[in-house]
Amino acid sequence: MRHVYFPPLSKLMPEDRKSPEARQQMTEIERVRHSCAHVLATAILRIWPAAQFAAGPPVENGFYYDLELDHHISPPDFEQIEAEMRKVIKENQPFDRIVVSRNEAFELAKEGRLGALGPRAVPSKFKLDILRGIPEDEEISLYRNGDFTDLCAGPHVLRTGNIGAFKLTSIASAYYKGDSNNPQLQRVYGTAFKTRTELEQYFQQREEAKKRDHRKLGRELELFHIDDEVGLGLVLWKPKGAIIRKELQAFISEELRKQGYSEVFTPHIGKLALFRTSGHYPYYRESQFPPLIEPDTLARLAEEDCSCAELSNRLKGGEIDGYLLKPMNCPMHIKIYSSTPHSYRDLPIRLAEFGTVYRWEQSGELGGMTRVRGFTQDDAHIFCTEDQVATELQGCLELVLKVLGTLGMSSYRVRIGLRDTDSAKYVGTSAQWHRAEEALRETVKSIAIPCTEERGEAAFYGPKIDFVVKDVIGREWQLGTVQVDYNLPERFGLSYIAADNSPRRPVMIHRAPFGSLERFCGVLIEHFAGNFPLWLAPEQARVLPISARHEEYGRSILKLLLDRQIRATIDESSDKIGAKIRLAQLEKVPYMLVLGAREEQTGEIAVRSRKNGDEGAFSAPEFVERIQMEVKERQRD
RNA sequence: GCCGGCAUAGCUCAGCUGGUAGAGCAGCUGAUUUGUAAUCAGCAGGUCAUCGGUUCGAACCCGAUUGCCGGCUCCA
Repeated sequence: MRHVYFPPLSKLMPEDRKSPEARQQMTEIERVRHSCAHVLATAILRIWPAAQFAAGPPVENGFYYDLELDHHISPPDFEQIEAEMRKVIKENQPFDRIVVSRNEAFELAKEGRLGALGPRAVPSKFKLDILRGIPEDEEISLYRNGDFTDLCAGPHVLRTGNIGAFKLTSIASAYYKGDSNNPQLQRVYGTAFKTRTELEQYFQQREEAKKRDHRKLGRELELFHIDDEVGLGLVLWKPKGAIIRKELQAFISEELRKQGYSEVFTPHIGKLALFRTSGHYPYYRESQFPPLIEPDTLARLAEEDCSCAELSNRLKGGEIDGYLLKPMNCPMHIKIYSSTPHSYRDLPIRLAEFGTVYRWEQSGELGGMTRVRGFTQDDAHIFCTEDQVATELQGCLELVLKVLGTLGMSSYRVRIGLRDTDSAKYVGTSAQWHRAEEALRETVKSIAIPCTEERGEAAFYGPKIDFVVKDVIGREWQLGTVQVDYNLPERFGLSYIAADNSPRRPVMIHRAPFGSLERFCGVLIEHFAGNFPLWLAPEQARVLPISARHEEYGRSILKLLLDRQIRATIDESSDKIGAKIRLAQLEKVPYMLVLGAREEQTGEIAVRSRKNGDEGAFSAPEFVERIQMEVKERQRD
């Protein structure tokens, strides 16, 4: 069963935003958490009366409250705050809803009484600002518990005593209203449940989740390494990780052949001019590695005493040229397309490449394999006629679904990323965007995938359909993506000859079922908790001789497996069998082959699986056939 | 990039209010030859992230830098 979850409210289209009526439908647990945020504010004000509060909503798994305060709240403060919160809960204060006029609300805010225990010398500045943003026709309500009054649409539980169990979890910073031009506030995170048992369960689950963090498993299972000296966000795939990556690539390549793609290879760098044409440079210059300048040009500039700012300007203005580490593969594929004339009979042309691209991501955002500066996309670009767009889009979506299905990844959501019409960072005309958006909507409708439309999530050249999954900490990552593009064909002047012998503009589709191999692999490690299905497992079987006397027989079995292309090793340490099994189990090897006197005599193999333990004796051919089948069908366990 | 926290052996962590480092696992050596999640013993391993400061004396206090973690912003 597919499990659909919902996107953050902030990204949804305006028509999906919660109306005051919809807010009343907040679930019980959300009310508990929202109420707990008010209790948090009450407690903080009792300790630091000057705190200025902004917003304090319930979120998935908990709640937070943003506040401004000279004192930097840190985890050691939690104990004191929690003790005060417990008092507020014990006081069992009723939550009273008070409807006020706009004027009354403004007066209270000016007296510093909103998000406060009483009048203060300083106005409640954030509340004042929030008030200004409330539509004229909307009712303004306050909620009061004890001395604490807050501007709040509600709803709440009846009394503070209804909050069963809570805990503050972390402190972070956040820009007011999520805008980096606004002041940074302190955000105190917490969680609350109806009962203590549920709270404890939640923390237990979180502990479990941490164990499958791909950064931890990646190190323990020796899959990848990120080295300071190599550079931030640059992944080194170790031998075992490389096997997984190669198997994934082989899987995709197989599907691509079935769907009529052609594989190509293109270089990692290209002239700046190419990316000027595509629009990547200079519009996305701040998210790319700086251009590489030819040695002669550099020498000349040095003689001229050219400053960095000047250099940047001249690069931008096109006065001097250079090379760019490619941030995307599309311009290269476009050049392959345009290198020969095309007839409508040739289309669609589907060019695929595992292309490595480089992007200058902000340092604070880098981490593990999910956010990196160099990554390999399972990229492809389809050049087709307007009439073929729908069919091609459908093929792309089917490919993504096939990939996710094979790996058993069922917990994802689908979003249509639209441009933010207020932003200037997109290329192309409104008409082009409109056509592309309609094409995507139609396709999604035709295969009946539930999805949400979100503003500001488009690529700069066109809207897209993204498959978004969550990692173990609950963060969302975009994996597979399918994008329609009327813009780049225009910018590069692409054409094909139509049936009536007139030149026509092809449409481009960009798509990547994995997104990037790095990110996908990171998510996959967590999805399987390191227990990769046989076809992906770096080590598929390990031969475990019971004693040195059986090593020779063990080696003969090992040779048999290796000859059959099964990734196997033998454990010839002097450990007892229990220890060898434990080690193999911890290293998550799918099959352990225990070989002793009995097996040597009968010529059999005692099979122990990672999942089910001892499975009894098999003949060697029987076992080989079984696991070859398991690999071939890409079975999951 | 911004805010906050953290940084001790390959890994997981001890190290009281300042007196210049310790364990388990992994590694190496030897003994052991073992029947489904840990055989025993010995050895080795650290400029306590880096640099600077305070101090008679710094893993511990202060500052800067780097990296990691959690958020925010950004994300073609």
